Amino acid sequence: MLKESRRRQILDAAKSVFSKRGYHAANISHIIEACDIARGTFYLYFKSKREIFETLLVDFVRVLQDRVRRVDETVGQEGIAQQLRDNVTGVLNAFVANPELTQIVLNEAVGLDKGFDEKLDSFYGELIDLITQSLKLGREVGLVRPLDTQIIAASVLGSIKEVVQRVLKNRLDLDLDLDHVVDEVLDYNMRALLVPELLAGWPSR
Amino acid sequence: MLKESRRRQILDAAKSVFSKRGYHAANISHIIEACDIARGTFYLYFKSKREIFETLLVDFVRVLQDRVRRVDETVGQEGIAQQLRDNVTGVLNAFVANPELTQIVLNEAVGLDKGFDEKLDSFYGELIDLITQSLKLGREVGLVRPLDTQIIAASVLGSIKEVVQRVLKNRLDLDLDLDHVVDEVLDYNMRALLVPELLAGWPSR
Amino acid sequence: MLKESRRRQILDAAKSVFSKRGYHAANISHIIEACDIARGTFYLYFKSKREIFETLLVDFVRVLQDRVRRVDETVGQEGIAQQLRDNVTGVLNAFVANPELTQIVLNEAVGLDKGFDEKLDSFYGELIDLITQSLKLGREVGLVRPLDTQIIAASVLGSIKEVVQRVLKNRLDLDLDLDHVVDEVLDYNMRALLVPELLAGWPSR
Amino acid sequence: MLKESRRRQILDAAKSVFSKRGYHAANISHIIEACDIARGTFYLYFKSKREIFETLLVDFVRVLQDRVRRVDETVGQEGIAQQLRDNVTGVLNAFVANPELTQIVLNEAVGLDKGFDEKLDSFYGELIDLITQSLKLGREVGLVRPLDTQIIAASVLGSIKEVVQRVLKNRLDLDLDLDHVVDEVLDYNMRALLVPELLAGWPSR
DNA sequence: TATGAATGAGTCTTCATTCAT
DNA sequence: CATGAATGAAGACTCATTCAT
Repeated sequence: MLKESRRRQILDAAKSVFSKRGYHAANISHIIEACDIARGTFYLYFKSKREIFETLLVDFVRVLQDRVRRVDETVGQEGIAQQLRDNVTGVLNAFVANPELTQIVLNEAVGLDKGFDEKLDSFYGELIDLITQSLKLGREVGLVRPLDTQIIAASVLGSIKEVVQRVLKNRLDLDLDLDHVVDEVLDYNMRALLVPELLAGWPSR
Repeated sequence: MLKESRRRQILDAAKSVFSKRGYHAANISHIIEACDIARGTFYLYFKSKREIFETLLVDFVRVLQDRVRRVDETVGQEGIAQQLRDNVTGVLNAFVANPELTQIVLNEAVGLDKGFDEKLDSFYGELIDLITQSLKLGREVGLVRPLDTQIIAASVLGSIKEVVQRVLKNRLDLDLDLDHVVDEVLDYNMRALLVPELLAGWPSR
Repeated sequence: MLKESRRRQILDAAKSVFSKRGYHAANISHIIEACDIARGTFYLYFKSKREIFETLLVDFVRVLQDRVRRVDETVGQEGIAQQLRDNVTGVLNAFVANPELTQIVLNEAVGLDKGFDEKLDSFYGELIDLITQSLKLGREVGLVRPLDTQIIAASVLGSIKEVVQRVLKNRLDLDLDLDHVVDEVLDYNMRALLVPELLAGWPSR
Repeated sequence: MLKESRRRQILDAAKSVFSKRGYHAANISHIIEACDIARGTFYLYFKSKREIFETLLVDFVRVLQDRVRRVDETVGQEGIAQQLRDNVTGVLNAFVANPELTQIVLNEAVGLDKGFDEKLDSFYGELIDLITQSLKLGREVGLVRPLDTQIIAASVLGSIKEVVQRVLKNRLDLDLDLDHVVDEVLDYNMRALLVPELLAGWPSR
């Protein structure tokens, strides 16, 4: 459908503008110039600057959530470890595949309407909850060492977010060898989380 | 000096306003109401909204940098471990001691002038460099296991930042038992970073 | 003719929309939604929002003017009285029969293009002239008491307009017993206008 | 106070602009040009276009209400007649003394927010109530003939409004001999309202 | 130094109208 | 004839900054 492709065109332009300039510094003017449409046309597809921003994020958050699966505890240690690994890899890949949106999600926080900030907040809240649950599960099946699951869930999330952010900012002198990054971050977290007995057999890198 | 105290008064008001509302939603009006001065008076002490914001951050960054000391490698393993520990503890304490500024530093990123964003960027860049150096040093003296110092430096920073952020947002169900938080995060990082031999004797928590 | 019926359809929708929301608050969108046609189709039949509004009013004004007949002075006092009566009744009935257009005609005045306001103005001007002429005639044949025909013509018109307006707004607690309303208003005006001798035999209500 | 006089200045300009062009056609630009101030200055004194319009009207309505006094029935027929007369004269004078605001009050009706229209509505509602009460009182003390007070109250109001409107529009060929106008309209209404016995002695004009 | 009234560039949003299909 | 996506001029409102007192 034509209307849908026009909508996409605007969304793409907006995505680029928002991540380049941030929500506040981004103007409708920037967006419509970026996709070469008239001012009115924009409002044919989105009813406000805020709405298109939210659309962008909600879509992205959905992508992220699809990448994170609740761990199935019935499949043995190896399986669980693999699932944890997959979750982290999944999120990281989604981030790297959407550098522009990631830029937005990771950076923006305060300043939009309260309602909006809360939305982002609750997204991260859910992410942390998921990690917390995974850690608890890991503990129960004897994979994860004793730790404060809530606090460490935040650490795990943060250790990934920050790396992603630096990769995207090209502040990391790596030729975007993503596998290497994933390996390093996973290794870092596995060592931090697993019980010593398991780590014994863990390959030193 | 009277002038200096007036300046402080404005800075304090601005600090509170900025962290409560974020840079963009904060108006000069909010600031001058908060410290009960006239509009014109504000511009007697700061030449723009941006300038006072920057002043605030530069000051805070200085505080943070004072808390992070380059590790002295000549003092033996124990000493080095303690220094790493002190560095992490120091940053974390500084964050928690300045919740308002931390809120700003951690949240805001894109959207101000390019120049400003770069300033924040370079602050974090330096922080990462410092951590990277510490890790390298740790490796040389046999404290730290083999790892990609650049990537892991980001992870270390992130694992701390995120926890701080959640503590400040009261999203963490702890009665602000800061020591516990510090212990957990340090433990997490020590296990992630140190060579296995050292970890052997590491007390399980 | 098909074209004509489509035109009517649009006019009807517009009439309803305009009277419900007033000229300014009414959008082309409202009108085309009301008659379920495409945007462009509207402009096939009317060249602007203003034009359709004017068409509506001109049509209505014609209806009103048809109800008001110049009084035939040759038919004796009784006949003349009856004609006056008929005129007033006629206008009032036309108003009540077209509540939507009446709402517009009575309420809107300033704000459209100058040209339009003048058109409405001149309509009322003609109405007043007609009443003025009727009053003069009434005076000549001894039916109407001495009075300033111009001023009183306005009063007569106003005394009717206001009642109509309140009837339409349902601000009048009558079950739309229109005959009663007509009687009251006519009685009011007859007493105000006729020579005392005639009023002597006028039935007290 | 300076601020107060600036406020007045803006109110005056707005009054003129609104009555010349109507609420919708009037722009903030028109108003600020009319009193030669900057755009922002306007918003220093009024928080929206609607607010200043409302201020204008509320003030005027207050003036009008001050001119209309509830009739004191204890003072005898002559006194009551005089009071009715005073009320009508009062309102009419207020109208003529404020031609610009009157233009607005009499013409505008539909199109602003619902809330606003209701405000105007209720003002006229109160006016009608007042007249209705006066008529009832007149009936009780034997001054006013039998009539439907609600309907006729509207007629009385309308007979005045319309005349005022035409006077203000200079559509009435009188050299603004206001006394004459008042006399005519009062005469018209007295004849329409009073009991025949009282009218007997009423001077023919 | 302090004041606060004034400024005006900048931004979002609406909607009557056009035109390619 | 009909469609409906596209247009862009216009208008309300904000807020950092200035400046006369």
